[in-house]
Amino acid sequence: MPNEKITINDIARLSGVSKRTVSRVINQSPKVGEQTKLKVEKIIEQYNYVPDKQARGLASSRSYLLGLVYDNPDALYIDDVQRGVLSFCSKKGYELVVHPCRYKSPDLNDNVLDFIRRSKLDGIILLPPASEVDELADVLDNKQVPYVRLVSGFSEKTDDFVMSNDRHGAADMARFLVSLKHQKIAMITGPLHYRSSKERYEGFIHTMESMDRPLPESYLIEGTNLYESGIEKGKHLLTLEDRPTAIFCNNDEMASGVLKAASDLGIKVPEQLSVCGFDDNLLASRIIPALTTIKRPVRPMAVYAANKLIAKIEGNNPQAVIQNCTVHPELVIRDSTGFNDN
Amino acid sequence: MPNEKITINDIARLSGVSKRTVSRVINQSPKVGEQTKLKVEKIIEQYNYVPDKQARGLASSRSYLLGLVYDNPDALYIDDVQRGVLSFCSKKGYELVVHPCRYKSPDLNDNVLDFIRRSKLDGIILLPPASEVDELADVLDNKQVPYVRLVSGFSEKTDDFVMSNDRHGAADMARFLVSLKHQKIAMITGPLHYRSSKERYEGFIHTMESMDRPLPESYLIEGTNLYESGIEKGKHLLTLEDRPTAIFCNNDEMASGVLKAASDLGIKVPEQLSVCGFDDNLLASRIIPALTTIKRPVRPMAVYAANKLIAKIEGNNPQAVIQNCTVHPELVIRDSTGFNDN
DNA sequence: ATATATTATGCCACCGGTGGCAATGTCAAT
DNA sequence: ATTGACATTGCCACCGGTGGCATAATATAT
Repeated sequence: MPNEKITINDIARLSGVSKRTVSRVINQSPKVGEQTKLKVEKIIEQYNYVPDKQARGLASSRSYLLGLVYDNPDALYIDDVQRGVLSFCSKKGYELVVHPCRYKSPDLNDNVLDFIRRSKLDGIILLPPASEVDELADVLDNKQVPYVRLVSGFSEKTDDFVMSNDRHGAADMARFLVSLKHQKIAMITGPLHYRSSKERYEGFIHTMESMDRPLPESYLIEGTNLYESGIEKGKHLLTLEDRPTAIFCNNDEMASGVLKAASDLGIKVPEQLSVCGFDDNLLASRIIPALTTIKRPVRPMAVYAANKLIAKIEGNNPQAVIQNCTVHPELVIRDSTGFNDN
Repeated sequence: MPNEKITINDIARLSGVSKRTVSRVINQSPKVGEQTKLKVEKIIEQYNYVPDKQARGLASSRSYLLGLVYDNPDALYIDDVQRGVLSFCSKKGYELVVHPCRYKSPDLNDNVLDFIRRSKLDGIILLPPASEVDELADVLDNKQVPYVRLVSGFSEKTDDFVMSNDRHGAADMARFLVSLKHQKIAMITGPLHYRSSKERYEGFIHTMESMDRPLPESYLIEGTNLYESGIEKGKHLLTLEDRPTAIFCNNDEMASGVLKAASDLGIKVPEQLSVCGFDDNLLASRIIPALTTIKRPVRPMAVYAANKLIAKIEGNNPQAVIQNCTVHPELVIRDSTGFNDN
């Protein structure tokens, strides 16, 4: 299996055509005779030829590199994202370059632009919360950089987004807790300037309201999405005179914190308290009691994102770009929630 | 701040020298007059010029891309690795391309080689367990691909490895458990064909032996490193007639499983049973009771790896390459271990 | 048969750098 | 003044592809 440095020139010579024609075959240009095409493809196959990305990039100002921009408070899912994205894009001949960042940094925009410029990325995928920064998206639009944003909630501009309907998920959780006969239900939200937090919050309280169970103000607290915040806010809620029997947290991290707070206070879960989260990250299934939560289908979102981004980059197949990519989180019932028998 | 498509030609023209000289300045060639160098650097700075990676790569067969090859049963730490690697390599003008793989796959070697070839990577970083496959390393040697392996244990070939002295860590744990007066100590090892598992296993039992506390055979079990295995082996150990009062697990995943098993059996941790793990991944601090474990300094290892790899690639500064990169895991005491007062 | 599209292919410059070598300049030694 | 050694700099080909246009081959119309 010879594979040392075969170039387009070799293929051209071996198949008796010009390199330009080989180039056309590689790029699936329609203007190549069927015969020629087959002949060249055979030689390419036979010599296991792979066109040089750098040369291709230099000539066509494409790099065949995609960027993944993330600032993940929740490190648990980026592996999932990476695998999902790669499962699609490596088939298409793209590689994935990662770029952790600090989304709160004032020079986020420049930082990301510089990243793109340095490697001449063909496009990027933005993960939350960086994906929620509209200003960054504007800058990218302005520079004509193709991108896809993974976000919670809904947007009209469906061709820039892969969306997760967190509102539905939170609504499901509300109904579930009510079905368990809980009367005193609290929620610890995430920072409400995050889109995902807002969606979950609204989905939850609106559904509660629609069931005539509005949350009292004292049962509604804004947390930071971090474990420590879960402990703190959990402790607060659980030491109220009239403490809730169920607490819904904006994510699994905080739910773990609440579990910790309950444990410290000697409150038994799920007997005396139901706790639930959102995301279904690894933690949720490992912690004791295992968390009832809402599973965000990360892998499918990542695949969609890759699909969409490449479609945008390659500009053909407008159908693929337009299609609405929305995934639906679903309730996962484990051991941290139970029937309220007060 | 002009930044559109400035090329080496522009810089050459603007600074009144030939592009070859600019190229020399970029590459820090010593054969440039001090004056010229300063002049050119000033212009480069002023126009915010960044050389084109693809063109550079095409001409010099370098890509300025590093690969990260991993097959992570423990997804929790790859974010740490990525950040660590990038913190060093982006300063040096390299980007990081990720490549999850299945290390057990029969075509691992070809898969990785193909990855390298497709993107003309300058070098790769191998994470365990893929890093433990000597055959893969041989293939890479053979193809002259620079690489660095993150492994547990010690190797003479220090210039290919960044090492974690897991043996020491396990020994520390053995001493710690004995200091808590435990008499009946068990261990659930990882698959012993993994280097890391073997190191931890040996470090632990040798230390126990050296304290005249050899582990009875029934207290020594090989697990798979997975959560489920922790549950299964934990259940087994805890239902022995003479059950252990402390269980050391090869990793935090399995320790979580043991915690689960104990919980299911109504055994209180740490009152009736001490459980400890290895790694100190996110799980360890979140689970209740929080796990006593051995912290593997992932971030520093990743930085070392990037450092070493780039030194190898650039071939200069042989000092940097030779230096021995060994990190030392350390004991983190949390709530899952306690004094044995039988 | 001839003019006219239409399709298929080839030629050559060019993308933005680097390698090798020649050319130029400087300075000490003869 | 001449020569040689060494430090600087420039010239040009080349890396492996693609773009644009010219050309050749084939099909269609007149």
